[in-house]
Amino acid sequence: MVRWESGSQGRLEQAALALFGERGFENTTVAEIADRAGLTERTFFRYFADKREVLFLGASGLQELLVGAVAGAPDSASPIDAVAAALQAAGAVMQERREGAKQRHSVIAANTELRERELIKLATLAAALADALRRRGVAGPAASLTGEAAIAVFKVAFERWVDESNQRDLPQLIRDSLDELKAVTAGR
Amino acid sequence: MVRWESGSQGRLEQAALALFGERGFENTTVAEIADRAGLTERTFFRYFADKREVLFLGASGLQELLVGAVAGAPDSASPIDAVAAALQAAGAVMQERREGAKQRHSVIAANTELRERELIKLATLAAALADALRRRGVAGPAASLTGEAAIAVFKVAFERWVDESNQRDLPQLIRDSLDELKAVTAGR
DNA sequence: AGGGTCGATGTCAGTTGCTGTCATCAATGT
DNA sequence: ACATTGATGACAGCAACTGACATCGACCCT
Repeated sequence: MVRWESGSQGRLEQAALALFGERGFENTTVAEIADRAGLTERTFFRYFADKREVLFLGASGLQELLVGAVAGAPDSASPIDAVAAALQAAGAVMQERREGAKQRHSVIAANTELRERELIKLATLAAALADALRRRGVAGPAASLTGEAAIAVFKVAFERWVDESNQRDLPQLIRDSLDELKAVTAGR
Repeated sequence: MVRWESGSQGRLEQAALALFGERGFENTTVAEIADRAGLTERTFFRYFADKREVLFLGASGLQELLVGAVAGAPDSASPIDAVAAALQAAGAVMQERREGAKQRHSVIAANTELRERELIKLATLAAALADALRRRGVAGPAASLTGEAAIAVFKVAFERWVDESNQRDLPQLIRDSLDELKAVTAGR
């Protein structure tokens, strides 16, 4: 018999998600989250740097997926095609965890602090994409702009995905949004 | 004779900027800021919603400038041209307050919490630009993407402006960055 | 088997950001 | 003079977060 149940981090994540959904982020105390997980407030902060971070456990995995897809794109692919392929891969993954993604997004959308945290995660993704492009020989500014453009496309597509009672799936919405960005920057 | 010196908000802003520059954001206490301004911690929070907000006093003015420029662009201008004109106007203003802008940026760049706050301000700007475009009859998704693209261009140009010991001024860098975005999205 | 080390957790005290509430006091109007 | 108002001070309190140290089961070594 073990002294502690295993999977403390996962239990904290589940408890937080449930409580945030019930009472909202601001009306939930870290001590309450820890209680529901059978742990202590102090232990929560050993797993998560702060109260918000508990909602972003999957962020690093998503980043690796995107960066890997850019690195793995054929040498002949243009920068925009390489990130487009990466977005497709990420979109397909999220299309699976559909319910979880929407629940998480509704919690985040309801609170400004959480939106801040999401934005810096996305900015970090943009920087990681730009780095991956530079490793493919893309010049600095072009790499940065392509990374930012990719995140912009993803944001808009994701928003449409959760808003519209969707006929289209996320990868399709990503393709459509990228096409719109191309049209718009072309001056149409 | 007055009981209180006037301009409390401005004095708090100056005190905060100075202290953040000396010891950094995290090593500065709100009570210390208030002390230097000859006020109380409680009064600080009457002027600013939180400790970070003191660095973003000018944000609303910038937003009005951008939105006004989009609204004032000729009817014949395409969405991308309208936001390009707005960015030019904003860039010209910042080119004036050059020293202050760089000092402020170096404080923000040194701290993650402050970068979060900056990102949400920029996201709000993007949304405001998108709204202004919709008022010009631009379709929803195209408006959102144009707003996001504009902010991406501004971010990249601004970063170059503060990094490079600049031969080019900010409006020029904005033009260059926009051109690069157009090239990149065109698949080059 | 017994003892020692290690890693995850608990306990506790303290700092700081932030808020609610009420008191104070100068300026202003009547 | 007197009431009103608006900016500020004073104070108490909560919750997020941190540092330091204690605890205890699991595992290893002999």
